[in-house]
Amino acid sequence: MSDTADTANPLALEEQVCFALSVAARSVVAVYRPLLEPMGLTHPQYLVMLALWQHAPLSVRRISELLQLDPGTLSPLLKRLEAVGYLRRERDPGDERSLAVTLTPSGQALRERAEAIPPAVVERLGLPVEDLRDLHAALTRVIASAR
Amino acid sequence: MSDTADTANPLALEEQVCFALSVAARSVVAVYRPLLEPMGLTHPQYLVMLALWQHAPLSVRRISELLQLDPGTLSPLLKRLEAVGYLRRERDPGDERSLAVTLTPSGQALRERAEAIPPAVVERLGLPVEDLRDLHAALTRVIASAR
DNA sequence: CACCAATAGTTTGTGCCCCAACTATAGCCG
DNA sequence: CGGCTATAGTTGGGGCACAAACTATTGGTG
Repeated sequence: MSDTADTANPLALEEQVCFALSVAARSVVAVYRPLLEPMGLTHPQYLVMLALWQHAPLSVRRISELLQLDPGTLSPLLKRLEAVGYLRRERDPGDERSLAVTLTPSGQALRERAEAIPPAVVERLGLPVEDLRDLHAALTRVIASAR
Repeated sequence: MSDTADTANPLALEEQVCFALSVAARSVVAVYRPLLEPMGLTHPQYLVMLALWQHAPLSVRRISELLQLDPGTLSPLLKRLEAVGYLRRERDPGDERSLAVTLTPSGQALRERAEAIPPAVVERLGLPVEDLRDLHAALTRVIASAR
């Protein structure tokens, strides 16, 4: 069985958009990793913090919609963020089924340090900002098409 | 604490390329899921099979380079693919440290069914093929920049 | 009021992902 | 030859992702 690489091969690894998407996502998250690590955050946790800095208080349901993540994924993740003291999880008095996730002062304060992250990532990637904007628009179209 | 959404907010969720990248990757993998499930494959397993259909035999090291995945991730994944009978893992006689991963007849045969996958995904996404090609090119640039 | 369906979170199981520590083989070099 | 270092793969730990089963509250509707 010799190497069957072929420019017209529809199963060629190099041509798979989904492969490129997966690798790109993991690669870019890897760029964030050393920047987030000193703040004690993983990338998914950072996304939750972004959502909270923008919209707190939020229910698990609402975070799940904003980040398009399963509540079953968020539940333990939020507990870890509570354990390190960045947020609080309390039942909503108006609806005891729902959780009101709010920021602690410590979580609130973290926002200032986080402001250094996006420019550091852009700088580290070294890509023209307008390329990134185009990419963002293309990804948004893909996300809309995939649902 | 009111909603602080702001079009000039550099920490706004909507503006994060990395967020879009993560969501897009998960969304597109979700499109593959029902197509791969009847073949008994997850998306990462499918990528390994693509690599093997194209280049078998391969060492773990080589698969790791092709897919940009950690050997520690691949090791159990390959064992699962061996368990379902799609591949074999044997030590390379020429270098006993190395593993020669080869396809079984069953794994080889799976390729034909897999040929239906890419067109089905493209059809399901409903995006112009040239948009996908542009996206692929943009992602390739991002991957190169991130390393 | 009592039941019943819907909704919000949690838990469990399987698999992926990275990292760090470990084992084993290989290759080099005195 | 004997030991050193490099390389290939495995293992274990922490965390993410999704699906399915489960608990608890809520809001009808008879």
